[in-house]
Amino acid sequence: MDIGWFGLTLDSSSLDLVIPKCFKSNNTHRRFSTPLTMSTAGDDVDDNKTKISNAARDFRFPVSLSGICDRQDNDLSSGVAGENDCAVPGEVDFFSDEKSRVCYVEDAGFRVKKEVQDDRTDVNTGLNLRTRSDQSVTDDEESYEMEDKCAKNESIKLQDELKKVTIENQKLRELLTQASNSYTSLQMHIVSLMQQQQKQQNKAIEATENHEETIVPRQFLDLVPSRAPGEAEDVSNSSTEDRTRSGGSSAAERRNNEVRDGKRLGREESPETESNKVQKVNNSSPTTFDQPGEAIMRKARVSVRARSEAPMISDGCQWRKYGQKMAKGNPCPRAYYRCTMATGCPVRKQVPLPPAAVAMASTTTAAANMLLSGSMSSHDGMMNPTNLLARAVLPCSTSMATISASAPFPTVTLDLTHSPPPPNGSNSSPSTAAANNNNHHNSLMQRPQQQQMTNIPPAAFSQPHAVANTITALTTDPNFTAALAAVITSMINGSKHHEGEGNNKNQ
DNA sequence: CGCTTTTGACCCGCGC
DNA sequence: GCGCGGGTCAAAAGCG
Repeated sequence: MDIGWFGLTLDSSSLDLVIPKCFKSNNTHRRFSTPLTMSTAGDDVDDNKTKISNAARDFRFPVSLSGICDRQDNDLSSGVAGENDCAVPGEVDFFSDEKSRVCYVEDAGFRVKKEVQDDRTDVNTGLNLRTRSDQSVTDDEESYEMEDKCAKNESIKLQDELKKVTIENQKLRELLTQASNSYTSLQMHIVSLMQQQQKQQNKAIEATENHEETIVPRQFLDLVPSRAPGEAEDVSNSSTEDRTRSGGSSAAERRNNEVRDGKRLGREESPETESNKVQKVNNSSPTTFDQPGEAIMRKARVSVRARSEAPMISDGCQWRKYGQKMAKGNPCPRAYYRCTMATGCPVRKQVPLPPAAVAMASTTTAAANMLLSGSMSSHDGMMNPTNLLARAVLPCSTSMATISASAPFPTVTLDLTHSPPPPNGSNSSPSTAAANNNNHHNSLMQRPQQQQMTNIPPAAFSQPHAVANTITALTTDPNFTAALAAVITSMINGSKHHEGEGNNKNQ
C-alpha cells in the first residue's frame, strides 16, 4: 500500500505526461471520474470500467483509479449539484451492485437523502395506496392525489435526470474511447519516429563508425510489444533477458547470449567502466534511441546504483542479495541486489557500502540494511538524453534517471543524487544519512524488505531520499518500463531537438 | 522448513 | 595470450 501511495504521486505526474492533451483538456478529474462510477449504469460501460482498470494497471495508475472512486464518492456525498444527485437514483434503481453504496452516500446529504427516500417510496407508495384505498378511500383520497402528483413529478424528474446521465455517460465513454485512441496513436507515432531516427542515425553511424559494432544495437526500452524487424535476433535477446529475469537459465545459454550481444551484461553498469560506456555511447550517441533494423527493443533492465550510509532501506523495494564483491582498491565492498518485488523483476541494485557501513554491517542483516538509502553516482546521467525520462518522471530532478543504451539490454539507471559521491564513499548527503540514522536506527535490524515505506515519515527524508524511494518503488514494477517508455516518447515528441542536444552534450 | 544471505568459484571482457 | 576486474551463479550456512 505504501508503494501504492508513492506510485500515486509519480503516476499522476506520469499520467499528466502520457495522457493526450485533448483528454486532459476535456476532462477534469471529476469528469473523468464520473464514467468510472457511472459505469455501473450499463454493461458496456462496465466493460469500459474494466478496461480502464486494466489500462491503469498497465500504466501503473492503480491508485489513481481508487482516488477517482473516492473522489466520486465525495462528490456524491457532498451533494454537489443536481446532476450527480439526479444521476445516482437512476443508477440505484437499475443496478443493485452500487445500490447500497450509493444509498449510503446519499444518506449523508440531507436533501439528497430526502429525494432518494421519496423516490423509493414513490414507487412503493403508489402500490400501497391502492391497497389502502380498499380500506378507506375517502380518507386517503386527497393524500393519494397529492402523493400521486408528487410521484409523477418525481418520476418525470427522475426520467429526465436519467436521460441526462445517460447522455453524459455516453459523452464520457466517447471521451474515454478518444483518449484510448489517442494513446494508441501516440504510441504508434512514437514507434514510427524512433524507427525514422534509427534509419537516419544509422546512416550517419555507418558513414563514420562502422567499426563500432561492439555497441550492440538496442533499444532503451521495450516500448513495443511486437517488433517487426529483426525478430529472429530478438528471440536471442529476449532469451537473454529471460535469463536475467529468471536467473535460473543455464550459464551456457546466458554466455552465448552475452557473446551474441557483444558485451557482457553488467559491464556497463560498473562504475569503473561507466566513463567508457559514456564515451562509447557518445560516439554513437544516436544509438541511444535508434539502431539498425537488427536493433530490436529489448526488455528494459532497471539498474539502481546506490551508495549510502543510511541504515534504513527506504526505497520501498524488496531486494535480495545475490552477490558481493570486494572492489580492488576500494574499501567499499560492492553488494549486488536484485529486486524481488515481482517475479522476474529486472531491477538490480549495486550498493558500494562505505567503510562506516561496512563496519556496521558486520552481520548479514545489518549489511542488508545498509543498502538502500539510494544515492547513486551515474556520471552519464547528467548527459544522457534520457534525462528526459528523469525530468518526466521527476520534474524536480535534473538527472536522476538515465537509460543506458550500451548495455546488452536497455538499462534504466536511476541517479538519485545530483552531486557525485565523495571519494571516501560517504553519502552525498551526510546530514540526511545522519538524520536517517537517528530516525530509523531502531529499524536497523529489520529485514530490508519489510518496513521500508511504513517507517518513513514524509518529512524525515530529504528530497533526494524521498525521490529515491519513489523512483525505486516505481522501477521495481516490471511494467514500469512501459510507463517510462510512454513518458519518454511523449517527451520525444514534444522536444525532439532537445533530445539531440542532450546527445551532443554527452560529449 | 522455507527464505535469505554468504561466499567461493566461474565466466567474460578488457587491458597490457 | 594472460592476468585482472567485475558480474553472476549456486551450494552452504544462517535465521525466523
